[in-house]
Amino acid sequence: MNVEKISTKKVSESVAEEIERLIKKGMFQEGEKLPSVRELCELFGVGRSAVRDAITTLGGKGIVYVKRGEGTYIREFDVSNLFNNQLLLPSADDIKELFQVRKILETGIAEKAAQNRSDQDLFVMERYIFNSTEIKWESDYHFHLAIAKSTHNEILIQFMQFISATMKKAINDFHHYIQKNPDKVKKIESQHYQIYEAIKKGDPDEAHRMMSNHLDFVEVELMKSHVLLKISDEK
Amino acid sequence: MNVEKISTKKVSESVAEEIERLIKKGMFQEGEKLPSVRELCELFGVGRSAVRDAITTLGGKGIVYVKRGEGTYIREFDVSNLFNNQLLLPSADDIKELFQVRKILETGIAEKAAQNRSDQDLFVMERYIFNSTEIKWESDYHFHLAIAKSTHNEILIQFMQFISATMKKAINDFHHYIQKNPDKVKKIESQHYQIYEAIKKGDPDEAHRMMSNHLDFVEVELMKSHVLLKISDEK
DNA sequence: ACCACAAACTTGTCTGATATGTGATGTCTG
DNA sequence: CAGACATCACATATCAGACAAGTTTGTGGT
Repeated sequence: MNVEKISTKKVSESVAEEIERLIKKGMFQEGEKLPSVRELCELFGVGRSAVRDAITTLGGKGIVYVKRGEGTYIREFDVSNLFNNQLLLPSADDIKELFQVRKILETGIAEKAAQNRSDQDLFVMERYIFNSTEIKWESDYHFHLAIAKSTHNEILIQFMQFISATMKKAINDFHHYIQKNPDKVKKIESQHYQIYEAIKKGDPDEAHRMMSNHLDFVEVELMKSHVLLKISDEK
Repeated sequence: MNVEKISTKKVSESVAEEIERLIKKGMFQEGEKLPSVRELCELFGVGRSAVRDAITTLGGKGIVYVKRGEGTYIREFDVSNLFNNQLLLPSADDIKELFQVRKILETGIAEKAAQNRSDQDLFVMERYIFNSTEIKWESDYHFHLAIAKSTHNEILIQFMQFISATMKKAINDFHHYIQKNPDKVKKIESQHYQIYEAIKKGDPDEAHRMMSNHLDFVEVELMKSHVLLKISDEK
């Protein structure tokens, strides 16, 4: 049969691809205005809806942004837009993989932090280590984020935030489990302090080692807490 | 003054946020069908265009997908959708930051690969080490990707591909520069072989060290090639 | 029981009308 | 002449109606 799949393709999709192609080819300059919707209609020979759909899709992808009453502009390269925030929960296997990535990345971050940290960076870390008023796992998150920030590498920071956000939704129960065991909380706090000390000393290798210890411990506890099992049951 | 910024907010954006909220709250099940556009119109009390715009935006973000004549479905968590492919070139500073991330990540990948590689994984690596027919930098890309694949961690693989894709567009000239210097090509090839040997031996520390050496060398050459300067001039 | 056709959904596209935000232009006033 | 202000042109945003096209479902005839 000569049933063409192409015929099922939406016009707006073709338009979106064509616009992407033109941007990639440099036909439209970065930060510059795209032709108006009606001009694009003539150019492609389609209705307004199709063009608007295409532009809306590109807007969702973060490739362009629309200013009402003004026009459509091409969004420039933006490190804060590198990662997709997915709404749904990752599976237990995904969490495991994600934690592997986190171990690799965050040990490296600790290393870099030990080299690049400023005194202000240390000050921020101290705030979240010794803070007892805030909820514990909020402090935990802020402490790890403070380390990432002292690398002064925006992409690393974004990536840490992304991983935290993705995991946070899934391992909320884990923190409750941990906080019922005061000895484990104490252990984590001491690990945090060791990491902090290594970064303060400016010793990359030790910072790496301490962070590795810490994350290994957390990983084991994470498994023990049966959180991952619960998630996979729900699926 | 009580001038409300909200008034400038687009209706379709509000609808999109509301749908996101409902998905996040679990009101709509993963993989299940959303109410039809006309139902959502009644539900939110807005026109079809607004709802359609909202759905199209969510489609662009990869949160839902639409089957014509059937309905709108919620896309499930997908590791291949974690990273945004941006069309525009990163700046010189972005490239530097990106390379830092790559060093952290890929040394960790080499470590993991040394632990988890199967014999098939080694076989694939060999193919791209000793392949002399293919274009050099294509082999280079495939070799590094093969290492990532032998971690058997899908997120790591996706991340490597993402970094490669983002950098490839910007450092195309770099490969031309390298290939005009046969001694440097030889050096890179020998570094590749050392990485391969370490992974074959199953020695994570040596794999880490060899990969680190390799990337340090590449980084220096990258700076020397003035590619980064050229990019920043263009901006 | 099975097959074919039709009906009843769905989304996709086009079109026209109206609302609203933005920028430029011209006009009026001090 | 300069600055405040009204106006106009043009952009997108939204709505509504009509029709096209795909999918599912049911129905009725064989």
